Amino acid sequence: MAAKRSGTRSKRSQGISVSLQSVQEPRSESPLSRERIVATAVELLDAQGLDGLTMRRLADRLGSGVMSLYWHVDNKEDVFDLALDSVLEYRGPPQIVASQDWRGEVVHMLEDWRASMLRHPWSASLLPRRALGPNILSRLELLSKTLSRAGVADADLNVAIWSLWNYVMGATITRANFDLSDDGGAATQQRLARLSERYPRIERSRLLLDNDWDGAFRKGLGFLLDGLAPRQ
Amino acid sequence: MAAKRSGTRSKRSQGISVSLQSVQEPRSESPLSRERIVATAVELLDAQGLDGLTMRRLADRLGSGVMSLYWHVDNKEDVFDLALDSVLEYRGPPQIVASQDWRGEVVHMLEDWRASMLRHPWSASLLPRRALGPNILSRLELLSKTLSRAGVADADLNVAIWSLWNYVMGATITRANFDLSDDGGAATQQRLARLSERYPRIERSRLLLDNDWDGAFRKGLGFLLDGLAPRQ
DNA sequence: GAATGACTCGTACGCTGCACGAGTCATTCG
DNA sequence: CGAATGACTCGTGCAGCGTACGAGTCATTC
Repeated sequence: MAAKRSGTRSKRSQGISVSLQSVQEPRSESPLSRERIVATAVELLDAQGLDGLTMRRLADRLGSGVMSLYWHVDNKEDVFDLALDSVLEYRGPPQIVASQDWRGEVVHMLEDWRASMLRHPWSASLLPRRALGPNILSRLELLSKTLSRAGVADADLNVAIWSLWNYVMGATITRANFDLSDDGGAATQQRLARLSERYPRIERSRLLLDNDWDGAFRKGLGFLLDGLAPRQ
Repeated sequence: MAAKRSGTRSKRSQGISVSLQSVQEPRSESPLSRERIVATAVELLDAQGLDGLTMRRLADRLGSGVMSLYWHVDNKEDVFDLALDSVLEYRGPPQIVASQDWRGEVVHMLEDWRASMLRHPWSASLLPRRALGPNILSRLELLSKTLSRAGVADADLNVAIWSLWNYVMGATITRANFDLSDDGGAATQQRLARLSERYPRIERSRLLLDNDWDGAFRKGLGFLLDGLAPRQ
């Protein structure tokens, strides 16, 4: 039988490709590439959600055959991983933030993180079940550095990072899914009305109706930071 | 054409069924019922995970035909909703906890919540994207009551509840998925080794290796509660 | 001019959720 | 008593999915 290429990683060469990219670029469309596939996957995910991404649709958008994708990519999971990572880059805090203001830096980074995920709501559901990509790890590294500078004890550092991770993930996943499952409000309102009898406090406090998500995120984050590094 | 039953809710009668359940119960097996379907779905989900639940497998386990399920249940989503809710019941704090100890009550309830979800790891991924069932709402209602009693200001109550929700959801989802994606450790170890150069602090603090999850959950929860209702 | 490697793609397989319509059987009604 | 009704079961069939496999194309290198 013919020699079959195999191996658990992608087949495409990772080495230096010095080919001078001959002139006829727009043959029918630009050629397939891992980058183009990932970018299109993100488009598709944004437009259609997690279930909306199928290899067939992806190939259609790229103007290629379905199986061509598998040259550049191991499998569908790989596409998810790459799309997720491509969306989580962090460019660092703005200059405006004073470098002594650790609290401002943490808040900025976590709000940016949350915002990135909400811009691509599928990413929030994806992150916990996929391996940690380089961009998330960079964020955690930075977080660790900043908290340490803020005076969090070494023994508490892991717990502090996990707590913030948990808070951000929970908040973002919840928010993203409220958006998704919102059918326009009519059915939701009706459901809530029936709740008021059984769950008076939830109803009274309008827990499920108050939708200042950004404010609540920031305020709750403030409470958590208070607990982690009490203001003296 | 024949009159076709329809409607967005399930077809099976919800009303009082006074039929005396004639004696021949063990015909071949017990008859199909919504309860039996849900219980078996939970079994299947526990054993095979989210992707492991298919209507065909479910029907097989129940000794029935696939389409018979659809008499009792609207569609597959419905099965997920019912299974999720059936798993999240809360029986209240033990008597041991003094009734003045609001902190103990909150911690108990949230730890129980997390434990329930970890006993059925698929539930954690499911909860944020499904509608809120009665059992979760009960928990929130109770939480609201307890926090209020603890002295959390009315204006902060919503934020407090959401913060705790976020923390629990994030912690549980993360934990559940670490379990799932753990391939035995070999590959993970290798991956981590390569990280130590690029992310020295993460490596040094053994952030990804320390696996005292329960302790970290409790300790981080303590920090958050400190922020929400400072001990005087 | 043959060989190689990068890349594309059509076909096919086994799996999925579920629409539809044809059944079975106990209970109720005229 | 016979017919009708409603509760329930189930087989067939369809469209869509991920992807294995093998056959192709084409530029570059020996």
